[in-house]
Amino acid sequence: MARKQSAADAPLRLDNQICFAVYSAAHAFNRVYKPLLDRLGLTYPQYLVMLVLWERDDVPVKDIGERLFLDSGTLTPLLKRLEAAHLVKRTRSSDDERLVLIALTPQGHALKEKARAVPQSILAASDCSVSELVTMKDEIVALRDRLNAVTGE
Amino acid sequence: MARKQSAADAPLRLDNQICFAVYSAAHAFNRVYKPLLDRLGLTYPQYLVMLVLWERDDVPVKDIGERLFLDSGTLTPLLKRLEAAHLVKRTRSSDDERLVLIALTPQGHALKEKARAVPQSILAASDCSVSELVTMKDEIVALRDRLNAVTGE
DNA sequence: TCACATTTAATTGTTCGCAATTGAATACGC
DNA sequence: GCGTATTCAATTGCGAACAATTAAATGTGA
Repeated sequence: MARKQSAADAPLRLDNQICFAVYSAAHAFNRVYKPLLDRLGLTYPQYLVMLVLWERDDVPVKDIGERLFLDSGTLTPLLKRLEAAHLVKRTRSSDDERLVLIALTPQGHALKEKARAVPQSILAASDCSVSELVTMKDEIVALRDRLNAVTGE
Repeated sequence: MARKQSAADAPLRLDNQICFAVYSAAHAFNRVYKPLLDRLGLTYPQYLVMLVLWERDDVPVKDIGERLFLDSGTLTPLLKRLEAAHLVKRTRSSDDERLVLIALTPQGHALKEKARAVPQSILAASDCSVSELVTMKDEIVALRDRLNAVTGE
């Protein structure tokens, strides 16, 4: 019984787990982003929120949450920190008082220009062609969506 | 100038970011794992630590950290919780008193049998062939390692 | 040998991430 | 129109994740 590791254990080996690959890759990205985002005064999740708002602002918290798969327990304090940093303004909708609309401040809009340098630095760190990255991204998104389908979106 | 979105903004669009694909996939995995791991009384990072220990225990905290890319700030409290759950024992090495060796308790060893059901449930949720998953995993690991090389391992 | 650097865990403080609950506003069903 | 259900954000509590610091043990060089 040659046991490089018992064959029955293969499914439990760390190096065979795609989830660990994804989990550790996410952390690796975070570490690359950290120094770049420090210059913008943002954390990575805050950067994601800003990406959403740079596409379209004056949107309810819920919309941001659906886009990023985050809930109000995460977003409420994060958005308060962005407000404290004068990057966004939070106002109750007059149409529907349940909604809190998130709008960019002038500083929030302006930060977009400084942020343009970030994606190219990440691309360089990836040490990979754009087309390869696009292919991988699409595969990962497809996997993510299949996983989300199981847990009920 | 048809602007589906200004072309200059493409690098900043959320849907073009591979890092967000990875980030959101990691969360999606977490949500699938949650109910499975609840039955084992583990969180996902705790499960990763147990995977490492099921391969080989009686190892220092540092070894676990290198395997999972986590530091003592994360692992120390996590391991204390595993100890409180009677799954591991933490003892100072007599050879080198700086080291804290992590060993499985009998309950910790026994939990491995209950854990064998987990990977197949994940595979089912992935709705994907094993070979496709292996290919994706290898690509993601390669990307992760290139990113880690940039930040100095 | 003895000063000094390195290694290792632990600690502290800040920020996510999420489950569960709360409370207010709105929608709906009859 | 009125009671009930639903929607939405905020809150609370717990467990990561990591930077920065601390403290103890070990290794190294002169």
